[in-house]
Amino acid sequence: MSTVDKAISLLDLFSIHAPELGLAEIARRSGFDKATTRRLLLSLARHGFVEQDPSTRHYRLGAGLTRLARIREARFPILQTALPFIRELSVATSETVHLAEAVNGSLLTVLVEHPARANRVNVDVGEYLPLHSTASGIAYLSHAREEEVKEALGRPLAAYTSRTLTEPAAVLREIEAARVRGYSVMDQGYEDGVVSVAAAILGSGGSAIGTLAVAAPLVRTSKAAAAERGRAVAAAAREISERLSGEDFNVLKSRASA
Amino acid sequence: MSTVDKAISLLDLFSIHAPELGLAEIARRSGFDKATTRRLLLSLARHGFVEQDPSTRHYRLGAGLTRLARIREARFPILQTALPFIRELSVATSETVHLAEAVNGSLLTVLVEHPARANRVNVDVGEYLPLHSTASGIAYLSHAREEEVKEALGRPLAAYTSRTLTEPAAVLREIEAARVRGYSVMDQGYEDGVVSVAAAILGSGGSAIGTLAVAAPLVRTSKAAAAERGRAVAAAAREISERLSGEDFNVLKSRASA
DNA sequence: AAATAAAGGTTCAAATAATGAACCTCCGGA
DNA sequence: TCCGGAGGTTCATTATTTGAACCTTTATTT
Repeated sequence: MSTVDKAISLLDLFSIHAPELGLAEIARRSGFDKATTRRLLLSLARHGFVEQDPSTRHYRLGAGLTRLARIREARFPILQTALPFIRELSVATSETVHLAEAVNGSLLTVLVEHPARANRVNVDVGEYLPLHSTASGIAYLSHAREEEVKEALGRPLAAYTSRTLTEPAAVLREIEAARVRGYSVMDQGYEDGVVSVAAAILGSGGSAIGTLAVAAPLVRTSKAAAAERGRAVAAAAREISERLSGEDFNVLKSRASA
Repeated sequence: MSTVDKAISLLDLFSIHAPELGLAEIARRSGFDKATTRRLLLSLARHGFVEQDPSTRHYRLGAGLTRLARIREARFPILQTALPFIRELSVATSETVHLAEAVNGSLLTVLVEHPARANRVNVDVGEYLPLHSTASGIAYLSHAREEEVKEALGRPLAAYTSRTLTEPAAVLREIEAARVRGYSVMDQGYEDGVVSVAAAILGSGGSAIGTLAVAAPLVRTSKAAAAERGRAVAAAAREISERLSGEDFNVLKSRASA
């Protein structure tokens, strides 16, 4: 593990639920020596990736990240493009809508819109989504390069619930079904009592660069409701893909095989 | 310079104007060896801080940054809080409005709203603002800790235009005037033909954590127009400060001296 | 179609930077 | 006042980083 990896892995300790951490805690969680941890934090702080609260001396993520994220957004405006659609979907379905981006063959939740109701599915920004057991993952794989699919299904597939598909062949059938249908459906594959639908957002190369998903409690999800959400999410994903690339969705899809 | 610093400094090579760079170019600009540069980029890519375009092989900033930036935003919602005010100010003034955050005693532009007119001031997201020669910088220093002011004015002050104040005493007078007035005014101190007004956003500790500014061409900036923008920007900054900390602005201000 | 140039990528002995046990100080309970 | 735990620092030991030289691919020129 390189020093750089160690430094960045410290950033991964921060989350929505643990936004501020002390030196001792960071050292404990990372497993690095206190001196090492501090030196890494100082490097990160020098670039605004973390900042230290002057009174508590705890560390938190810094504004330098915001700066870089916005530079990325300026060229790759996934968030801005998707935001109105996410809002609209959330209002139309009254369910949780979330956007994930592909990073290194993983899916990363970058934006979540929760409906204003008590019984809803909660998804956290910053969460990684397993590819084989979430609607988002299946939608992603249905438009990923062949070798990415192989790699994702090549390793042991964790069973999150009793319904999680852990057989590569079964997952492949879901992927194929999603490709034909235009959206994926995951019935309690990641969490009991949660049914999600998702569709892939395609980049100019024709393969998936992210996914859009609607997650709802089982009790509100009839077959018909799932199908309706599926169509809505697919339509939104198509529109987002076209706005991002400036090209027709069918042209994008055809490019993947080339 | 630690390895971590080197890796992060690579990220700083990317900007709005150079969002994608090849390996050779990154090596050239950073001054690191090609092999070193590549190893660092691989580490960054492993965490989604950069990604490589499969076709051009060029590197660009990655979605992992977005993830961390959003985790920060969840705890420190400066952007979300400020966004509506920035929009409103931009519409009301028909001029460029920008938000900067304090990072390591520097000011970093994190959000810009440009008006829809031909002759306007352009500010780039990701730009660092000098403290002694911009309205934002003066506004920031007018609510910074004494030692920060000393450090900012202790080094040689660059003259960006013939009107830039390069005498610490003169800058201090501006800082004092801004503190009394509630906003700062910078008449062509950073760029000829540009007049800006700015106000500080205060954190719960009572000192400035960022600034809000309106930048306009000289030709549209009468004394009266500047004063009006100044009052507007000060009112917005006050409101943003109160929403962020949940405390009264005067209470916040008084806390600084404590 | 051969030649050239420039980019991306890889290797391994030499050089340099990272490591962590031990130490210090400060703070809030008991 | 003593204690435990926090943040922070030091420096000989240790492990990682470095870069010149090399290969491969791709685009451009002759």
